[in-house]
Amino acid sequence: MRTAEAICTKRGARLTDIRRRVLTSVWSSHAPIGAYDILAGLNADSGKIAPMAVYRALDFLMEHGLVHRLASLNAFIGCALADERHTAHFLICRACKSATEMDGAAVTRAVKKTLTAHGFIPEIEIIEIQGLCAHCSDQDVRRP
Amino acid sequence: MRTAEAICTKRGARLTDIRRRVLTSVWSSHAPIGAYDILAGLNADSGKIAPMAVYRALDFLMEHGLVHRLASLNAFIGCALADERHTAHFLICRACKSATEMDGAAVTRAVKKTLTAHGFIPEIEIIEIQGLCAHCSDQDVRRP
DNA sequence: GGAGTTAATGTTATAACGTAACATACGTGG
DNA sequence: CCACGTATGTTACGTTATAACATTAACTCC
Ligand SMILES: [Zn+2]
Ligand SMILES: [Zn+2]
Ligand SMILES: [Zn+2]
Ligand SMILES: [Zn+2]
Repeated sequence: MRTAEAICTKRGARLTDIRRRVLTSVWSSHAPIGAYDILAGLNADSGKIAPMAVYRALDFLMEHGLVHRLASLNAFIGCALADERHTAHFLICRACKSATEMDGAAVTRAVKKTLTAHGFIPEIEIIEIQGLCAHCSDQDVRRP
Repeated sequence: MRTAEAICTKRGARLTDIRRRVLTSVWSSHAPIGAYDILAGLNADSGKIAPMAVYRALDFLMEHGLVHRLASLNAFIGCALADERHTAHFLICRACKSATEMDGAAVTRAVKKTLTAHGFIPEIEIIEIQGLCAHCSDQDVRRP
């Protein structure tokens, strides 16, 4: 959170009230959280924020790498490595709903290699592996 | 298309009329196509098919590997390698909207390696690389 | 400080994507 | 024919996301 402020001031970006509240909401959820759940959280206390406001805040936060979007879940999650430029790769546990950002260097290298074979110029890498995390696979968790 | 029939009969699955029409619709689009666009296509000629019918057909086709879903686009695309068991990795061009299924063996290997470090048991791999295809990157296509 | 400018938010409405629940039809084998 | 499992029809709703335009807040330059 302090990190977020630091990043924003460093870049001359404004971490306004609503953006801060959305970011807090994202971090306060242990699992990835949907935009409308964020919205509900914000409106629980006070008033009547519209979906647009949340989506705009999320766009801002994503631009600055403070939040990632999980395409396969339509959900958002905070990024702990926000000041480094990096592509996010996620391990998503279907049992405990956790989403862990993994070190994607090796994978990115493999992807790059395959891409050059195709002459493809990458801009956005969406890599989301769903399965069972180490903790849950020790439990009695069967396939759905 | 003949392949699809072959696969289905081999497995005792019924490639019914609506499923066949959805599959045809998917293949007749050069780019990934949304469920509601499929629906519109089907209803253009004749009648009044409901969204449910399309989604059910798509579920069937995905179960049998005839179609893949692109999570980042909320869209569907036909699979040319339907009878082999494989995880699909896609290269999605933002200019021409093409989505090419790439050989994911090397990438899968890299992913597996990283996963074991985390003790994570994978079940579904979603890998979608967005960027510019070889053809479009030769053109005058700038960043959006 | 006030006019001009840009950035951010408010507001309303609607588009786009997806599913629950229950009724009906259809095929297949006894 | 009849019972069973599978597929489809139908209605209604839930969820996710954006368009378009009005308003307010901040910043800048003189
Ligand atoms: Zn990150
Ligand atoms: Zn878990
Ligand atoms: Zn495929
Ligand atoms: Zn292209």
